[in-house]
Amino acid sequence: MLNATLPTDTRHCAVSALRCIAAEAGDPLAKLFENDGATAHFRANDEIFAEEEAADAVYRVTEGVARICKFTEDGRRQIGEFHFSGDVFGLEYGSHRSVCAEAVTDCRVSIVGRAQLLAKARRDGELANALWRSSCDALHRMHEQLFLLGRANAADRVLAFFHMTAERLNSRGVVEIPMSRQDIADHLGLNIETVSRTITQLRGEGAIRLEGARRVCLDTHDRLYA
Amino acid sequence: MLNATLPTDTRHCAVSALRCIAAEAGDPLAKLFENDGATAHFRANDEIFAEEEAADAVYRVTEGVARICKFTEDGRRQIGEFHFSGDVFGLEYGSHRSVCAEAVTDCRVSIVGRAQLLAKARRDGELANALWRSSCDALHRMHEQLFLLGRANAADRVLAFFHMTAERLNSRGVVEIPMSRQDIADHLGLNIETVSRTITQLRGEGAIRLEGARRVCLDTHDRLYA
DNA sequence: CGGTCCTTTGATGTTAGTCAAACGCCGTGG
DNA sequence: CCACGGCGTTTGACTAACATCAAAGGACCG
Repeated sequence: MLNATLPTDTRHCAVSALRCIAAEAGDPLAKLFENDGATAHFRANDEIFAEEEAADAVYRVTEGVARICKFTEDGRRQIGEFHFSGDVFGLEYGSHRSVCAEAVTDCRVSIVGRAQLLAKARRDGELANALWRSSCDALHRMHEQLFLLGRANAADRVLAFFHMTAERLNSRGVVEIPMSRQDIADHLGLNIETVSRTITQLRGEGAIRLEGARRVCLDTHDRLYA
Repeated sequence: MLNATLPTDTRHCAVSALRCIAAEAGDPLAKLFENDGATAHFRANDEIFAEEEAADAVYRVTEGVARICKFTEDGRRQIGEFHFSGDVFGLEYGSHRSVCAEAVTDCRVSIVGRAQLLAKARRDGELANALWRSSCDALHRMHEQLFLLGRANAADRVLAFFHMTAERLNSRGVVEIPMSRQDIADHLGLNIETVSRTITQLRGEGAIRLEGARRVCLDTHDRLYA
């Protein structure tokens, strides 16, 4: 669904709509992006920004999914996080990118200048607060992620990933997973074969059901996943 | 050294002194803690705050080292990050703690109320900015950490850990590691035996030298570690 | 000197990684 | 319509890395 060509009008999917309501209710970050942001489109797997390049812009996902990653010279990849509709990403304290960003699905993002954002934040306490909140949320998710990578086995990682994705997409029950097995593997610190095998195993245990490779039915309140 | 009983006067070690200079130069967070903060002491391994409890205070390490961790009910622990002199920690967006904090060494912390800090940040753009910077730094380190846990083998993790610790303690060359093997293991997603064995192996390869279990000499510019 | 705690080492087990190939879905073109 | 090729996913056989279980050093303190 998100992989399909984007609609040409400005309607949003259910999740985006929820975020927009929040924005109308006064989220200054959302407002800033909607008023001053330039819109850009990226096709699936396009690079949004690269590691080491100047970090002079900040992004907000309008539609689709983006990933933040780091590479080694031998091609290994770690996906630090995925960003969904309404998420702000690409704001760094340093002047150059320490990570790169890519489109997971076709997606649409809103872009504002970093200097502009920071200058506004310095004058506007509410905006700075929202900025800080966004980092805080990310930090919170990172702690969960660290826990997964450090202490959980493959089954727990995959199951937790499905549940977290369901939550972030506001779709409890049945989730349309927007990312490939390779993306999941690189996010969970596993390899693609292990992810696939683990999904098969979870299916055998009845923890999940599949409707095609990308559509997962979750057995809610099943087992701990954090 | 940091494990020894704390001096009773107000002198700081070299690292703290550097941080203090930064503070005098105008770090509003440091100033706030120095002016309005209440001082508290914790003995090594004391709990500073627990998971789930109300997150109504924010902390800044004055001396010593603290760790942020999460537990499973079966006792497994993941240390998300260590905090050194000058680091602010314990600021959460939600009202309750999603992690717990403990003292690694005997340490001294400065404490301010969360509500007070946030109220000030809302009025003071510079303070909000500093707050955001602190989260940003943490986020940056978390990305490195995620990469380590997801994609690096035991040797790379341990070596990277030593180098990062050296950097954060401002001691290139010889580092006094303040934490136990168990702490290192729980931070790197390894077990204690693997950490010990890996250190032995690195010593054999000449990547590090040991002067006692806690003092490590690093072969600077040796191998990639991030 | 004996105890405790932390660290190291050894032997063995388990999990996930690697290498290789087959499957399934889909779009293209004969 | 069906054969072909490409791509993402799954499965299989085997290997490597780390975990687990167990015990022996080694430093520190009473």
